[in-house]
Amino acid sequence: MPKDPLNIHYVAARAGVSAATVSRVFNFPDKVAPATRALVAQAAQELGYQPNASARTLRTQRSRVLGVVLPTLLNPVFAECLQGIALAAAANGYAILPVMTSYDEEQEQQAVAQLLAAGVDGMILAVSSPSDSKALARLRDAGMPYVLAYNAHPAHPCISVDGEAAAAEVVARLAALGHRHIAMVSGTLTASDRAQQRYRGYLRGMAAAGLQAPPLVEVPFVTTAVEALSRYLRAAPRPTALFCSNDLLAIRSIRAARLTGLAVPQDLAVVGFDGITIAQDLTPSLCTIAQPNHDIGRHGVELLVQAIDRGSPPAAGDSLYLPYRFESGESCSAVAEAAA
Amino acid sequence: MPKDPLNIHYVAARAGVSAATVSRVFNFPDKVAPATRALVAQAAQELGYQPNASARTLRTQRSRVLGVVLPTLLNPVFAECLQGIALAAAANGYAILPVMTSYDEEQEQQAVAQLLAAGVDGMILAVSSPSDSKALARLRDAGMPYVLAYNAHPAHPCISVDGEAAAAEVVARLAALGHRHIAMVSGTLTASDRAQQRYRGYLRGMAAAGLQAPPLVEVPFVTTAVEALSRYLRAAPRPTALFCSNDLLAIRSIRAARLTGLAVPQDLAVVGFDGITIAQDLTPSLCTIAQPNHDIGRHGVELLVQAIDRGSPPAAGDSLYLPYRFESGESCSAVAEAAA
DNA sequence: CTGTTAGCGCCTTCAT
DNA sequence: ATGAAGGCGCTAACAG
Repeated sequence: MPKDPLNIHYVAARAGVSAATVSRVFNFPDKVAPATRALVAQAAQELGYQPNASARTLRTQRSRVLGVVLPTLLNPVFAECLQGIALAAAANGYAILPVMTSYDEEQEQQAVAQLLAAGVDGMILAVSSPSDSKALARLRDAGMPYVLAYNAHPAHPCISVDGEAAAAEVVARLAALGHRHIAMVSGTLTASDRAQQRYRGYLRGMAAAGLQAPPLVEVPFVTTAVEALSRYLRAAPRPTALFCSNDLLAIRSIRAARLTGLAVPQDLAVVGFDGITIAQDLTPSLCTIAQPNHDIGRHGVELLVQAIDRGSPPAAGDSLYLPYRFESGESCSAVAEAAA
Repeated sequence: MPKDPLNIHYVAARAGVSAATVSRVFNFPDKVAPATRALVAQAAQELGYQPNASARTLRTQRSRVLGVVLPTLLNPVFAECLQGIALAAAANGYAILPVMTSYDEEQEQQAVAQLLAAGVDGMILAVSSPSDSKALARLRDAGMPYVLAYNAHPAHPCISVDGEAAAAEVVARLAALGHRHIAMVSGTLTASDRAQQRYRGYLRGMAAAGLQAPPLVEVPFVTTAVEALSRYLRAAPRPTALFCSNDLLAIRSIRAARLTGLAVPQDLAVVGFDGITIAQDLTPSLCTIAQPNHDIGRHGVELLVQAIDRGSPPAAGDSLYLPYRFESGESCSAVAEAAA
C-alpha cells in the first residue's frame, strides 16, 4: 500500500536524490545521468508514482487538455468527429474536455467560459454562427488557440468541407438525373451555419441548372420531423427529389415518404449530407455527401497542437477544406418517366 | 484589456479586501457580509475573473472532473450515454474526461491509469469483462469511486438494465408470434459483457419456449458484417427470426436480408437491442429492446456525485437496474403461414 | 466578519 | 550533473 503523500519528494527520498532530479527524469530525461535516471525510474515504478497533473499545470501554465464544444452527440456526425478528436488527442498526449451546447448560442458562451476557467490549452468548436459569435470573440481576446469544425468563415481557422460546393454538386447531379422539382429540407436555418452553407449551394445549383427553387422546407423540431415531412409530401405540388441538409433529416424523409405511400427512390429521390457511418447500411442505402468526420476531428487536433507548440494561435489562413465525396446510394435515382 | 496576472489577489486589491475574502465569496458566499460580497462580485465581474481550476484542485484535492471510459462513440448507444453523462455532469458542476478503448482490455487499463494520474474525482466505465478486469482492480485498490455502465456484475456498482431478462423476453415474444427457428447474432462474444448477458437470456428463453437453439452467429468485424450475414442467410437451414445483440447488427442484418432477397419481416423477423434513437425512424422501424441510454449516463453521474459528496465510493449494493422496454417495430411480425 | 499565514506538488532559475 | 529555494493560485486554519 503506497503512503498517502505519493509526491515527488517521496520518490526522491527513495531514490536517494533531490526532488529536482526526479522532476528532470520525467521532463528532460537527457539532462540526467543514465545511472541516476534508472534509479529514479525504478523508484517511481515501484511506488506507482505519476506526476500530479494539477500541480504541473499550475506551475507550467499548460494543462495538456483540449476543450471541445459541440452541439450534441445525438447526431452521429458529431459523435464520429469527437471520436476522431479523442483518438488524435490521445495520440498527441492531450486529454479532452467536451461540452455540449444544444445549438444554443447562450450555451456556447457558457461552455467557452467554463473551458477558459478550466485552463485548457486550446479549443475545437462547432458553433451556430461564427460571424457574430460572442464566444469566439472572447476566445480571440483571451488569445486562446482555437479551431472551428464544420463551420466555414474567412475570419476564423476552420476545418471543414466546402459545403456550398457540395450542395451545388448534389443539385447538379439530381438535375442530370432528370429531376426538375428539387426541394431542400433543413432544420432551423438560423441555428446552423452548416445548413446555411448548404442552402446557398442549393440555390446556386438550382440557378446553374436553370431551375426554380421552391421555398425551403424548414423542420424546426427533430422529434416531429417525420410528421411534418409527411404533411409536406402529401400536399401538392410534390417534388421528385429532396435534398436534406443532413443525414438524420434524410432518414426521416425516407420514412415520411414511405408512410405517405411513396417509393424511394422511384417516386421520390432523397439525398442527405454528412456521411454518417450507419447511412450506408440502411435499406435503401443513403445517397449523401460523405464528409471525413473522423479526419475533421483529427486535423483540428493536429492544427491546435502545432499552434500550441509554436506558441501562436491558429489563424484564419490555416483553415483546411477537406475533400468530400458524393456517395451514390440507393435512395437516389433518375426521375421516373411519368413524372419527368 | 485585463492585466496578465488575473488572480485572486488582483481581484482582492481592486475590491479593497484580502484574497481570503474573495475566495470565500466564491466558495462560501454566506460567510461574507452582503455588502462585501457585492463589492467583490462587482470587481470579479468587471475583471472577468474566474478561479483557476488547477490551483483549486491542487489545494483541495478535488478536481470536479469525472473520467469516462467507453468502447467507442461510433456506436450510438455510447454516444447517447455520453450525452447523458455530459449533461448530468454539467448540471452537477462537474466536467468530464472521456477516453475510448475500442473494446480492448489493454486500452481499458491505460485509460484508467491516465485518468488516475489526471486526478479525476470518480469514473464511469463500460468495460469488456468486469469479472477479471485489471483496470477495475486498480480502481478499487486506489479507492477511486467508480460506476460501471451497461455492465452487470454482483461485485461492482452497475447502472444497467437486466439484459438477460430482456433477451429472454424477446425470445418469448418471438415464440408467441409462432417463430420456432430463432437464431442469435452477435459480435465477438468475449469482447462484450453485454453480448454475453444477452446470449444467456437468449438461451434461457429458448429453453423456456421448448425450442432448440441453433449455434450463435458470431460476426467478428463490423465492417464485414453485412457480407457475413448475407452468406449466413443464403445457407440452409435459414431461421425465421433473428435476435441481434445490438441495433447496429440488426440494421446490418436487415440489409443482408434484403440483399439476399428476403423481405423483412415477412421472410425474416429481426429484433435488435439498445434502442438507439435513430432506430425508430428507419423503414422498417426497428423492433428492439429500448434502453434508457441517456438515463444510464445520468444515473451513473448522480451515483458518483453522491458518493463523492459523502466521501465513500459507490458499492455493489448501489447498483441500479433501470427498466427496459420491448419496442415493437415493423422489423418483426408473426411467422408467415408457409414457414410455420 | 475579515485578514494573516502556510502549504497543496511541481518546475525552474541559480548555484555548486 | 545535481541540489536548494521560491512561487504558480488557491483555500483552510487560526487569529483578531
